[in-house]
Amino acid sequence: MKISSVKGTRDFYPPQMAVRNFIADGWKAASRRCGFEEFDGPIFEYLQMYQIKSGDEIVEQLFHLTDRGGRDLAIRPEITPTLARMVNEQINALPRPIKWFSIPRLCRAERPQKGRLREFFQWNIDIIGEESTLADAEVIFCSIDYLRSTGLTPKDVVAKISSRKLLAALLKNLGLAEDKLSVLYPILDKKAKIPAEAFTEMLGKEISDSNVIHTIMKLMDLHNADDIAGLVNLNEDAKTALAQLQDLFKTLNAMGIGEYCRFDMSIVRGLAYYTGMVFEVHDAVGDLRAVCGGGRYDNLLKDFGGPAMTAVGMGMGDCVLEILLRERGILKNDTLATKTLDYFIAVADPTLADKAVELAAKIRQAGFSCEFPYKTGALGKQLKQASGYNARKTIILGQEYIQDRQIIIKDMTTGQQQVIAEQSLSL
RNA sequence: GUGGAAGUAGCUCAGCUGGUUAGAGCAUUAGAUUGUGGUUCUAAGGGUCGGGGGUUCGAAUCCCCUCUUCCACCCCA
Repeated sequence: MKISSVKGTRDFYPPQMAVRNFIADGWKAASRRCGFEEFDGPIFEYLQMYQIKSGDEIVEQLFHLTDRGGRDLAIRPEITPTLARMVNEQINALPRPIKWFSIPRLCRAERPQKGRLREFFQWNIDIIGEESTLADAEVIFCSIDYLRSTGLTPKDVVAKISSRKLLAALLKNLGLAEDKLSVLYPILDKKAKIPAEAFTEMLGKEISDSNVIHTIMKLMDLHNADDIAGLVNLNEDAKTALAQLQDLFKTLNAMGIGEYCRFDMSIVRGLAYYTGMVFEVHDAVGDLRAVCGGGRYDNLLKDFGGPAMTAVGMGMGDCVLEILLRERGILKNDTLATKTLDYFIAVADPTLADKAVELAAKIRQAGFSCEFPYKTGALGKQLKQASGYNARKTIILGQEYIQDRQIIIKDMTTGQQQVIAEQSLSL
């Protein structure tokens, strides 16, 4: 009986695995450049861990299971709770700030669609225990630093940055109650994602004063922080938040990524737990969903039974990123080698087949990659095989070896070849 | 969870309003090529036409169900 793959999952054949590695290697390199340490946790946790922070809705999208001891478990849909758990467990021993990254494999039982599957990889970076905006800047920088390293320019991607703290202060100044804010965030988050009428309608259900709605609409369109004062009076909280944002942009400019960054009040993030800076990186031309998103969250460790400690983090999934990299021509089909060799050994005389095996083993022992043909057919065919394997050099064993113990070394890029004594092969 | 479109060789697809043994290109393997690769030429293998049921003398083609994929919603940790 033939069994197919599960809905929303991917098989990574060597060419796809090469793409996945290309992405993950870039993530790791950027993380390390910016001083993050790698961590990982188990692929499943207690179901309860994911119920703490969120309601039943999220639990419905969990792959959950019961083990033989009757424990309710869930495959991780994100790694942040695991991070919080792990950090809490050793909070007193860990030097601060804690700068960790991870590339977890995650599962969510959602309806698969463009840029979203049921199993995927997500690069996470977090800085825990650092209050200054330098930490916010570092997280944004690292995200952009990666994207920039792939060849994406400010014309391709833009980091839209705002502040929950600023937004909260402004909304309160418009006369909205504190407990109304958490209802408004998910709605405001949709500003750019749904039609204008639908957005106004949703707002109208929560806010009766049409003047307030009008002001909020204008506010959400702001891309220049200086214009805020023209719309809403700035109270102390708003001034503080604004100053922090300006501080952040100053740092981002000093870091040389100012061109990638833009203030954008419409960035809210749907999640309740953000408390400060929020940002998303978007495809500048297309209409893909966000490439990555993140922000500052102050209460997460506490929610998981730890001390109150501020943190700032970012998550970037592999699906949307891959689509973007393909659209920009950075990733093309079959351009990534699935196999490369330092040496391939070709055998021009069948009696030397054993010698090829022996030599290959020696070359491998010296730390180089090497293969030999399992069937010693025509030399042309063996060279074809060497090409297919992306061998840098091919060693040809033939008459020269039988007569004088000499081998031919052919450079597969230039096609040039030289005859040398076997002993002088430098390994 | 809702709506729309599509599933034919490993991949991209053709196959007319139902009519012999379902095709092409690419890929794979073999040969041209028993001492020189990435090009070329020749040949071969590879299909229960996504699966199940129905209509019919006859179904890849028409109808129903189901699975999967893509797109738009919902949601987004």
